[in-house]
Amino acid sequence: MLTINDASKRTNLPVKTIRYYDEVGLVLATGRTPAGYRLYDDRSCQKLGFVQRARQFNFSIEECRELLSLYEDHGRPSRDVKKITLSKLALLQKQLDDLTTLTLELQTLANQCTGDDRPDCPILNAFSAGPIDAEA
Amino acid sequence: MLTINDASKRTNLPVKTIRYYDEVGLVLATGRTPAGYRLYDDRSCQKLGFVQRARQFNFSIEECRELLSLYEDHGRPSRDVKKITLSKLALLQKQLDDLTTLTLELQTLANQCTGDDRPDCPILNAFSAGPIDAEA
DNA sequence: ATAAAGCCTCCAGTAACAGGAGGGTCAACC
DNA sequence: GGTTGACCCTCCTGTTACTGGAGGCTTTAT
Repeated sequence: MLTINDASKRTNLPVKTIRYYDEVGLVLATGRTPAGYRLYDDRSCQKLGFVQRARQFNFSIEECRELLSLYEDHGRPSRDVKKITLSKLALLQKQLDDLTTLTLELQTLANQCTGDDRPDCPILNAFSAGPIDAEA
Repeated sequence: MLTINDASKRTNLPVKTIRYYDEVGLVLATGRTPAGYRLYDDRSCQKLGFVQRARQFNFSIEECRELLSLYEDHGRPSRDVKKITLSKLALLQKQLDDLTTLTLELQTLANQCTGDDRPDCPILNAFSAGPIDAEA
């Protein structure tokens, strides 16, 4: 059995985060010492690692909870997991598109800006005027 | 002079948001009626629009505050604005890279997943095992 | 014996609002 | 003149996923 600190080292998750996951019931501590210290076993650490990677994939805590239950129940069809993943993927794609547009527009503005001592600035002008035409 | 509702309609910002901007001192109401109703003039609406567009570019409230002060001070060199914009651009670029990687990895996993009744699922396997090799 | 490190719980704060309660105000209509 | 409905106000809470800190045990090492 590992202390929370050991579990932290093994998973590279901050102690605070592990405690938080316990608190919200996402990954419960395996047990407690008589003094009340949290204890974690291999299985718990595995789950912590699972959550960590899912979080890196932008899955929310609630989505992690769902995935974890699928993960734990080995009888569940992979269809369920794929469905969640695909809907998540669609969201990511949207974010990606938005961010790309944003970056392009801002880049266009930065290029147009002389960046010298003069007060005139296309960036501020664009902000005060309206949507940007990235063709220039 | 416009009521907050009129300003909302003109800028397409929610009333709640305009009130919030007033509260945090980002865009103050021009004045108040004897009854305490917020009033906005053209200039305020212009600033609201400015903030709205800057926010669409992922500038935080504090960054908006900074941009707004540059915007208001017509003597400030465009160098300042460009500097802020370029650093923002670098952040966006990083976000974009991360998101792209994320999407590719998840897409790879979804493709590998049969999505049928069998419990075996490459997505869950990947989550529980570690980083994904997108070559497969 | 004591000091350092580690653990606990509880509280506050983060970003940028959204939702709602409770209550005042204003214009129109009968 | 009263009433309805739309609009306005402030204040409080909740959101997400933690992070930081206070105050106070427990364990380990010297």
